[in-house]
Amino acid sequence: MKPHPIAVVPGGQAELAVPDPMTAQGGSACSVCPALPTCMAGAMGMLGCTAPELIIGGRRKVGRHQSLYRPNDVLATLFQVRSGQFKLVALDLMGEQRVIGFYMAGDLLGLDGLATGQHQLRAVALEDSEVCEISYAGLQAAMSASPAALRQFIQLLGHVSLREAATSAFMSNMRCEQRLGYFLLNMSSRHAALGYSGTSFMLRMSRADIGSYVGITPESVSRLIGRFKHNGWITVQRRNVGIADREQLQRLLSADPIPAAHSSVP
Amino acid sequence: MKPHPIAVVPGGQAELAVPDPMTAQGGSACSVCPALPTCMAGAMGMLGCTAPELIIGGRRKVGRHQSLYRPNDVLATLFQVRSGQFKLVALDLMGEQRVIGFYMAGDLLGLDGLATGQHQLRAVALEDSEVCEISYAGLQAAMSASPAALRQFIQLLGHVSLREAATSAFMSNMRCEQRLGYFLLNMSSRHAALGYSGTSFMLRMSRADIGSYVGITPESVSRLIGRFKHNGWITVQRRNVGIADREQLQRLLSADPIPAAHSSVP
DNA sequence: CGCGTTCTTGATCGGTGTCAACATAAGTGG
DNA sequence: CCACTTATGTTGACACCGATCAAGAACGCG
Repeated sequence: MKPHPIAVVPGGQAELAVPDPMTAQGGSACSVCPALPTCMAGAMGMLGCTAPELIIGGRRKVGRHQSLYRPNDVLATLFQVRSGQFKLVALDLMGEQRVIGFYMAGDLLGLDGLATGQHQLRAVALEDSEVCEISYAGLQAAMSASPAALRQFIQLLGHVSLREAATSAFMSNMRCEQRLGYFLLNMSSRHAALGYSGTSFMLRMSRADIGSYVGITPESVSRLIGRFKHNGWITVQRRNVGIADREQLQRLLSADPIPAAHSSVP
Repeated sequence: MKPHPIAVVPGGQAELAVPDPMTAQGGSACSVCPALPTCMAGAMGMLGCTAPELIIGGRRKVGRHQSLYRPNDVLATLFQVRSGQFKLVALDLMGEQRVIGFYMAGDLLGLDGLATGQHQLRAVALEDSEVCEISYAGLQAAMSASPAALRQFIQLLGHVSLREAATSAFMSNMRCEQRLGYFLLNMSSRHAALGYSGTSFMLRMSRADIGSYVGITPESVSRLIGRFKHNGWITVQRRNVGIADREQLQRLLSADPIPAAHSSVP
């Protein structure tokens, strides 16, 4: 996926070793967490929170197809994905379920509860997964105590907002081929960012979920995947995908879609 | 527009009288500001900021087609629209300009700078407009000093994020007819929320801007508007729109579009 | 092994983008 | 104030993408 001016990833950039509040609780240490490079809690702890154990709570396992949280659940903790994958589902105007995002290791979940203190969306595990709980009360305390922590979290929210705006603009204006290509490249780069292979990975979600996310029917997803495969751009076997010609996929995104807005640039 | 579980409006709900930091500066008082009911700065001031004048800065006039801020501008202040209207424009993957939102009196602008401290988008005035400047440094100080102010702002960001997610999901999955209907009803209710007529108002943006926003061509916008008019749902003369049959427009949004995601609800 | 779920593939049709021409308004300069 | 130019909006003809309905295939799970 080529660099995008407003496409960004959530989470901090803590690359250093972090204090390890989990070792005392019997769980495996944070230092071996695969999500460490993007762990917000770790970054927050480094930034002056005097009691990181107040922020980083326990772990929670979520089985496949189970909900991590549901609409109207009170927001007590945010969640950082430790392993596995989730989809975020919203009820649209007609009460239909629509997938609005996929989350993997290191991604932060639960921000939809910030507005009212109750979650507005549903987070569903696509496979057996595990999350770290981040006490929201503790986070608020940390933000009150440390301006650096406050800034860090505000910046994180800003990044999330920008990313949503970018995907929104993209999905509204691109044609199906481009949306699916964007999705595949996005999944690829996120896998790569976690240290896994960016050229060969497994899609944990169904074709229907993909279709709901990019705004097309499952049949079209299937057909487009078939076309990509036929063009030699990817290899596919069920949910296993291999990126065979990333350049062509990226070129696909650059084709002109719906005419852009008129530019008045004073 | 029928109530939406995750469609919300940004801004606080301060309905009470607010201290008036502007009177000392020669500008007209906040108490007569048409945007008062949704003024975040006022609400923040009420919530324990000891020095609201640190937050609420001066005013700024922006002429039609002029930019309030541009990408890479440093974020020094947020802006609350006092009069007039703005569009928010992003550069998408191909460097094309895409309209991602419209903002009118009471709406908050500049949040796209939170992520990096520099604005990522461009805010362009659709007509001669005026904004209130809200010092970001002052806002940060207020949040550090007052947990209530912190919570208020976090909630605001949460609301903005949810609204973006809602419109994103809607725009990706609905057909053109429904998107334009959504847009018109949205404009109508926002005008009404400001005390203006919700059944007769003027669109300040071009057809091209509308099309860019909802993801269709200007020709289709024109055609769809013509169809709505022919159906007796609206009256149109150039940019003047009247909502003639709101019920039919709302019904339009309830028609089933792209199939929803499969519901597994444990 | 049998059955439901998920995925693929095909035929058909409506919705929208595209290109073109034209109409009208807005802005500009004499 | 008018004539000119440009931006903006409307309308039409046509092609193509993608939804729809239907049937069949492949896998997962009991």
